[in-house]
Amino acid sequence: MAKSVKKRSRAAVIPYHHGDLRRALIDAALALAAEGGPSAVSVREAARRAGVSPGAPFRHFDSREALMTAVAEEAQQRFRAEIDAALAGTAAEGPLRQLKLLGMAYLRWAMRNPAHFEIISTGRWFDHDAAVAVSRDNADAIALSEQLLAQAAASGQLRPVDLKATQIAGRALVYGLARMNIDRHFPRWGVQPEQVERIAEQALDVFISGIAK
Amino acid sequence: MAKSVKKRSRAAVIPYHHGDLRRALIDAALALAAEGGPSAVSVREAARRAGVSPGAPFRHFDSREALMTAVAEEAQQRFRAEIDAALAGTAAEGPLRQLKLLGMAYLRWAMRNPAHFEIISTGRWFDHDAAVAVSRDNADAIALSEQLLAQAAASGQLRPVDLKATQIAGRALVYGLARMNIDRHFPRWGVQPEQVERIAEQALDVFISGIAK
DNA sequence: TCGTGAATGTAAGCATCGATTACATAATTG
DNA sequence: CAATTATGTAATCGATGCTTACATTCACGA
Repeated sequence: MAKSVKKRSRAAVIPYHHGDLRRALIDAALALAAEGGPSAVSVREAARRAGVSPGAPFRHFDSREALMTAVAEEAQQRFRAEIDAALAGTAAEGPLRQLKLLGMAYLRWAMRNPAHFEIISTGRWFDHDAAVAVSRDNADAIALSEQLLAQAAASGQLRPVDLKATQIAGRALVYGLARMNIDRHFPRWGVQPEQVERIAEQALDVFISGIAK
Repeated sequence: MAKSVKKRSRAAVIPYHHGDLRRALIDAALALAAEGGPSAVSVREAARRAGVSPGAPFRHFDSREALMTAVAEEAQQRFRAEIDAALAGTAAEGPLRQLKLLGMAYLRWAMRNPAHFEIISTGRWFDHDAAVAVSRDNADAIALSEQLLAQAAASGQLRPVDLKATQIAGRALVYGLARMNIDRHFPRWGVQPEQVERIAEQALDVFISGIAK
């Protein structure tokens, strides 16, 4: 019983079975994406990093896209956790302040995890229909922003604006900033990396003060 | 003299030399991108469409990236032409109106040529340093928006805003809308294709009226 | 006019990648 | 302990980017 365990734990004996190859492949893919962008993720390289043959991953993922789908779900979970944490217990601060906190948490994560954000936000890298959690979390975030905007309007904190158009504009602003970061618009435009988050915050302030009464 | 010409024009005689393979490859690549996105562009398929061997393109482009760079320059030229046309002779309409016209022309082209817009806007698909025209046109557009914003401020049409932050917010808004279209956020969110441009215009209006006095 | 060098194409082949198939080994379970 | 299932390897396929060696055509000057 303990014998077989001892045998494998002995020095550099590589067990035929990996243990948790699925998890290792997702982690390797996340690392590859972080290093060279989503396109740098290859099944073979992930297998290489997990110390396994090129065909092994296909026992756990039917295709490269299936691996990316799992990666997207993992990334989306981390993304959502950060946003939830930022908004926890802030209800008393008012909807406009919460809207800004939501935007800042969103941007903060997107700026610091550009490749992972790109994977979940584009849908080009994974099967959107298969990754139900991604869609759900996204819908939740959108619904939350709608709610906060409606609250702000109901409590008379907004100038007379079209709520729907305003919500889309806000989403587009935040998404645009995240995308500009991914697409290297900021360095090309002379913005230092450490300034990016601050500049994004200022842009968000411009928008919010533009709709606030 | 005319003999050789006649010989080749006769029926289905394929000349050894293409005539303008470079041009044909760029056109094929543009078509491939439009059909399946930038990642659908392959050197071999472009060669296939031009009726030429897989190695031939490398006489004109050192790499796939070099082909994409030429594609980007072509696309950027079309993009800029559309914007210039939209702004021609509109100086009398005032800076804020021109700002909106600029944004709408930008969005219009981006929405109708998503793949080509993605190529020029991301820099992941081509060598940004080699495509000087792309950088220059982009810088011009940015400079123009700065100018218009400064004019609006100087003539007292703006609320008291941070001009730099406002300009970045405006860019991010427009870029975000274009990107949401590319990344299929709109259909996923139940927005009909024919409504996209109208919704984008409304979002732009929200922003501009938010900064206007 | 011609012939020679440059330009431009073909053919064949390399490495990498995603993916499949047949087979081998370990883990689990009755 | 035996048999079934899960999970790995090995070998292979077709597509791709890219290179090299060779073939053909074009353009220009003697």
